Formats: sequence, structure tokens, C-alpha cells
Amino acid sequence: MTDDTRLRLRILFGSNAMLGPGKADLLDHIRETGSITAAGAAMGMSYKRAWGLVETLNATFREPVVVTARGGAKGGGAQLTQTGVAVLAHYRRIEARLRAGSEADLVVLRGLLADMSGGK
Amino acid sequence: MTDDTRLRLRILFGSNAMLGPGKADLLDHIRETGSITAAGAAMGMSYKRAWGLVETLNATFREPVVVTARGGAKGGGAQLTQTGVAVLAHYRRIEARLRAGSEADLVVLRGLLADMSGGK
DNA sequence: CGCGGATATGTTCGTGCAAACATAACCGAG
DNA sequence: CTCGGTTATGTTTGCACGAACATATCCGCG
Repeated sequence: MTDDTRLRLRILFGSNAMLGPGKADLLDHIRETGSITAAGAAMGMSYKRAWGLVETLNATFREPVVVTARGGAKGGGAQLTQTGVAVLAHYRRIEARLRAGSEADLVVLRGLLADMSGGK
Repeated sequence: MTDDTRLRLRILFGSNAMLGPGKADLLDHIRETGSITAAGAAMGMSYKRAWGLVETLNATFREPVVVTARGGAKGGGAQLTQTGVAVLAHYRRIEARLRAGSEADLVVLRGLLADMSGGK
């Protein structure tokens, strides 16, 4: 039995701006790949969707989180700004603290679960 | 400026079962009102939707989280079981710990936000 | 024994959102 | 000056999800 109890955290700023696992993971992939296209593909989403998320992120913060370049040797690319790195780091830290601080309660909750072994 | 930075936590058990703010709030309202109808109405959702969530919750855990009664003096009603009370308590506790442990990082993140004053 | 309020369930309809398709603009390299 | 890969943006199509509407069932009470 693989213990796949996962926690998803979403931070809501005001009524429109928000930051969740999707955007955080996307930032991670952009940092790794240096490309919105590649990052989106790695997460199984279309370029359009990935770019839309980046656009939203850049509008959310005072300074851009991702900077992009068109054309050039490799066609272009994208990378995180210092702000982007900071945003991602803080989100991950909150996530980590949550994970560490919830273990005990999660154990109890898991004990109350119905065992899906053989079930639908 | 009211500081309305909110955190939404969702716990995923395996690939189908999950517990988030919606179901937790619903359990709270059921406990207060003793009725699925009233609880749903208080949250601005149809009875059908509320009942569907209760059904899902009861299927998620080994023992029912909400027990219901049909007919009778007041037409019927619903209330939390001991399991339901426990599930809700543990969820709220994880939420509280998250809130307490993330304050510092949230302050930083809020400082990086674009100020929407007068913006779109 | 009919009324009332709540649970329990089915069906239809609208719509918002994402997937898919399409196209333009950019620019270093060869 | 064309090619290739990427950013940037618009248009169309499909479909899942919820809202709304409609019924059926239950049972204490007067």
C-alpha cells in the first residue's frame, strides 16, 4: 500500500489573485527547462494554457516573475526573475512546514479512511 | 485595506477521495443546523449538491460521517457522527497549524504583490 | 389519514472553461 | 534571406459540471 496522501495548498490574495500547486510547479519547470513550451509539455498542458498562467502570475506581482525572449538562436526562451525565485521559495517553504506539521493528524485521518482495496 | 489573504487546504487520499474547505464547512453547518437542507442553503448551494457531498464523504470513510433521518416530527434531519466530529476536528487543526506556521512567509509574499488599488 | 418538512434521486438545460486548431511575429544561425 | 523553434494571440469546438426543475419516499403529529 503506497501512502499517497497528498496536500494541496492554495494561497488567495484578495479576490482575484491566487497561487496554487499548478502555478508553482509550472515555475519550477520553467526554471529547469528555460522554456514555457517545454514546461507546459512536461506538465501535460498546452502552450496556450501555460502561457496564460505565466501572464496571470506576472500580473499578480509588482515585478515580473518570468521574463521571456522571442527569436534568437534557439527560438527564444523564458526564465525566472529574482522575484520569481523568491515567490517559489516562499510557497515551497509554507508547503514544507505544512507537511511537517500535519503528519500526526494525517495519520489519524488515514486510519478513519475506508480501504479501497477491491472497491471502486 | 482589509488583509484578506486566505489559505485553502485540500487533502487528497489516494486518487479519488479528498477533503477540502467546501466539505469541511458543510460539516460545520450540518452540525450547527442539524439539517442538510439548511446547511446547503447557508452556503448558497442546492440541496442536491449538499447531499452529494455528504454521500461522497460517507463513502470516503470507513464509518459514516453524517447520519440522516427521514420523516418524523420535523420532517427529518442530519447530524454528525463521532467519526464526523473527529474528521472535522483534525482538518481544522491542520488548518490552524498551517495558518500559524505560514505567517512570516505570507508577509513577504504580500510585499511582492501588485497593489490592485485602482487597477483592473 | 392527510399534512408538512426533510431526505433521496432523476432529468433537463445552460454555460463557462479547457482542448484543439490556426496564425502571426520574432531573430540568430547557416 | 530562408529556416527553425519559441513566444504571443485569436477562433472554434467539445464537454463536463452545476443550476434548475420535477418527483418520490419517509414518518410524527394533530
